[in-house]
Amino acid sequence: MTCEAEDQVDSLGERSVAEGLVDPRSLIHPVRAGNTLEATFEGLLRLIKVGAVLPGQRLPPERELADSLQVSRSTLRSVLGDLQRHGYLEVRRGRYGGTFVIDSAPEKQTDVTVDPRQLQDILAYRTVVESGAARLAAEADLQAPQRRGLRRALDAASAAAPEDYRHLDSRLHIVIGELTGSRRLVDCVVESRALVNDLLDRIPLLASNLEHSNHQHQELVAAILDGDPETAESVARAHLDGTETLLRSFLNLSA
Amino acid sequence: MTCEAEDQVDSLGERSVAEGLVDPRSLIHPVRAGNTLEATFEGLLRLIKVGAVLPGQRLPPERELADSLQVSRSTLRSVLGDLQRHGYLEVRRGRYGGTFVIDSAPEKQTDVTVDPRQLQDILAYRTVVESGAARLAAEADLQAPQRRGLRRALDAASAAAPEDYRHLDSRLHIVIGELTGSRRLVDCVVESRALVNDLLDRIPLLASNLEHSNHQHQELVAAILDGDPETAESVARAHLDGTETLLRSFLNLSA
DNA sequence: ATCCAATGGTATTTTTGGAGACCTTTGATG
DNA sequence: CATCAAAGGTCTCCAAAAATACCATTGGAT
Repeated sequence: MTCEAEDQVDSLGERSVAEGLVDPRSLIHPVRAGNTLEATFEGLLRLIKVGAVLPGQRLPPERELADSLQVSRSTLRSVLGDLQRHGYLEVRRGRYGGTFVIDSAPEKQTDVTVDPRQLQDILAYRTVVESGAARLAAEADLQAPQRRGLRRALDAASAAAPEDYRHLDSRLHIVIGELTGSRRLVDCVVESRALVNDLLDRIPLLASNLEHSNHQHQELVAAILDGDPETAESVARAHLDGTETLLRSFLNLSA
Repeated sequence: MTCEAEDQVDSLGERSVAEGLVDPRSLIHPVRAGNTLEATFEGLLRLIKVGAVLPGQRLPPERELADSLQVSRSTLRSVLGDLQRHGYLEVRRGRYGGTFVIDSAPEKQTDVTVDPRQLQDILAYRTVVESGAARLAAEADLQAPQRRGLRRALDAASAAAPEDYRHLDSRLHIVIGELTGSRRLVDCVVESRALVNDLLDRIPLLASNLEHSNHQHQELVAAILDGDPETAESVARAHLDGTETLLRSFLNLSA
């Protein structure tokens, strides 16, 4: 207990970059989240939560899905079983059978307790990812099919019944992400939406917010179609700030 | 071959959300990249490439590292062996031994061929993540230690010898990411830097760019310390555009 | 010179996951 | 009403990864 051994100077002795030398530990984190079973479960659940597969819709056949997820069919089946037991999926055998997403979401979390750090993590992530995506989408020069897709997603969200709103809202934002041409960014949007939807499930859905939200969607899509990045970004930011304030107030936390 | 079976109407028959029904296949992708060995290899290599562990610095002891990465020690050791064989690491036994990052980076890719879609993916991702992080960092109200850390990172990058530049540049941007308080965002910055550094390794390093880059860093950090999000974001964007143009011209691609 | 604690090295067992073959159910079609 | 193709269900075998215990090396401290 004599030697403190804190400042492990790089003992190779050569080209020493003396300052900084921050402990790398803070940047080291798990390469894989949980085991394959868990990761697959989360992955599929995320797709459902985000509306990538809507209630009533069928998932691809097991073999194909296993292949897409790069997971063995055994593993996938075990996960599908779990999701079924949790009430997310319904499975029907025979030709024209398959795995279907169930209509009613089984869960409504009522934990209004959220770790403030985690809340900050999620909200910061989302702001960056989604407002950035909106801007880039407006910078891209869009072809006719993309423009159509965007308009359709907007119309779907506008026309949505309250119980479908969250899914179709998420889909709209995912479509916007796709316009950037960055697969990575799309994944971020999906992840961000899944996280935020989880939080939103814990607070009431207000009709007035919904209306306001729809209005902002109109503006956002217009800015993207007009190729106006500045407006797109600022509208997106305003849109996100709305939810952020809402979440922070209901989950009673400050900055 | 009579039934086309394309529009798989949601056969549950209830609450049918008729329109959209986009095939979820485009959003389904592997839950895990490769096997554990590969993922661990990539993860550690990323930390090295990005300067999270600088040449000469020691990695945490195997047991601790395995624990942090959530990987068994056997797997980790196999990966460390590979990295050693590839010339990234040096291992010394005994007390005060450990695993050290080797001084000279072993590789310089000379493939100037990059898939344009991939280039677009990476650059879009990076622009969003890093300019967004810069903005949020400027919005945050920073405490003294954070301000000091930021200044130190800036000074380190400014003073860096050309061969250390890439690492210290990356570290600066990672520190900026950390100011946002979003772990997820930090991870994105790390990933983005690792990807871009790979690309930069394929093109020459110009002294004039380096100088210009340093000047932009000064402005960026000043904006963040001043709490000026707009400036921070636009300086960051300009900074990134510089590299983007450079990369596109050397890797001779449009879009 | 000896000790000893921190670190890497090795070997063994158990658990998890992947590959592939084969069985069962179902309903549209002829 | 028989057929058959497309889907889920089961089983078996093997490889990958995790867990655990124990061995070997090293250099500073006494």
